[in-house]
Amino acid sequence: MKTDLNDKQIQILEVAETLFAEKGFDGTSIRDISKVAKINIAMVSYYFGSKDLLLESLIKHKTGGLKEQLANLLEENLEPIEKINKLIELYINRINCNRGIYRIMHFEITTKKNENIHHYFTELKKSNLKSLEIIIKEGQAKGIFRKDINIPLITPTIIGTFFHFQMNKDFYEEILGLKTDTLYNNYIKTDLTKHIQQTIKALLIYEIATKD
Amino acid sequence: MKTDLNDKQIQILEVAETLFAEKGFDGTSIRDISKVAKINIAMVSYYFGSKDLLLESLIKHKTGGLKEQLANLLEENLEPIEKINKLIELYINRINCNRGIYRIMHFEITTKKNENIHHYFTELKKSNLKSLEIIIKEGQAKGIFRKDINIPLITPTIIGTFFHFQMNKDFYEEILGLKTDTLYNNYIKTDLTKHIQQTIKALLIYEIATKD
DNA sequence: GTTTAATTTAAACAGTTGTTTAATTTTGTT
DNA sequence: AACAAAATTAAACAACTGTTTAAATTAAAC
Repeated sequence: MKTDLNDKQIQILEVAETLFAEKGFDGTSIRDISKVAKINIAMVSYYFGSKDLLLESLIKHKTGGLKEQLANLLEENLEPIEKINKLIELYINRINCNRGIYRIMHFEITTKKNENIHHYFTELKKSNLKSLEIIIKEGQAKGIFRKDINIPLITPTIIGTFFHFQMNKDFYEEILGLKTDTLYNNYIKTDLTKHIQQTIKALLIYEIATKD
Repeated sequence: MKTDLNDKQIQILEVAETLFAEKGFDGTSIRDISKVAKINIAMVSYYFGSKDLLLESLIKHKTGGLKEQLANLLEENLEPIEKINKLIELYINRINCNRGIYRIMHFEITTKKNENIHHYFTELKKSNLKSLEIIIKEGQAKGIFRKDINIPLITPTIIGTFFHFQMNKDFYEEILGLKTDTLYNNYIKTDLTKHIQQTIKALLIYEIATKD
């Protein structure tokens, strides 16, 4: 969409991402960012206009390309369940790589009343949901997936599970004995990803006897 | 644990909860709280010591009794799967009733480095996990649940799903057509709760064929 | 080399922040 | 009524907030 960001701007965004993730948007001052990025405090206003617009730029920069990635996935020649698995991997990888910014996004978006960002996100979520819908309906047409799936609730289970794990990183590091970053990231790539994939698969495929 | 809170203190906590949920901890000033609660700004320090200690009091006040509630559930004469369903309802009800404070908790706890709160939470989570473990092992002993369940990842799926839904309240209100608060809360009580219960049930009961 | 534009700087700005102070009012006890 | 303790107040505090300004420096264009 917008790639008119020079090296300096990207460098600032990177520092901002780290600090926002660490201390929150309101908990991070422009002076904090300036100090770490080794720039003058006026540069943020100079390049982005304001702190709010800096967040806006950061979000757009970090979510850019997601729509296209999903579109490509839809075109791949894979079984529906494989597409779901790939979609889960894609989400996890996205969120995991963009350390913390997704957490900020989810939190700030609900508290701040920035119409711009709010609208941008609604459209992004709608687009993502539509992609998921296409895959699931494909699986239903092939007779693989159950017909009575509440599609909009699939995403909360995928992303929510991963988020809750990330939000409680310290806790899970402790009880699962993931002492190094490598161990932690490996656990996400293997066990956690598998857990989410199995969860969604069970939900999509197996008949569930509903009581009364 | 600590019930030495007078009416005034509870009133302040209630206002703080609302505002923290609305604008975040850092986004809410003591003056904001004072204005809404119609008290002098010095009263917060007078009653709680500091803004940080106010948050601490709020969290302890709001999470109090959860441990006991879970302990009671364990003692009930129910089938394991029914206990799981009740546990899910209990979590959803807890989080849903204490509007917003759980969101603050999750977010602030990861950003703020308050040793006190951090330790309090770790113990709470460990206790909750132990309760869940007991129920699941009960179900496994009865031959109802699968043996290869990654128990620590069950909670992220339960709470994470609900959280993600709550965090994106506006979005789901729109796409699901939940125009009033009543409709929204009803959806949580029925569809969303059922979705989570079905998800966990599928995960606990059905055999999943693993590829390669 | 001169001129124009882009970048970077230090300083100041007007508000806001959490917290403390010391004086005042209210409440409870005798 | 007299006293002590608790509650409440307005004011001040130093530090920090996002943003702007106008001058200084660097880079680009000619």
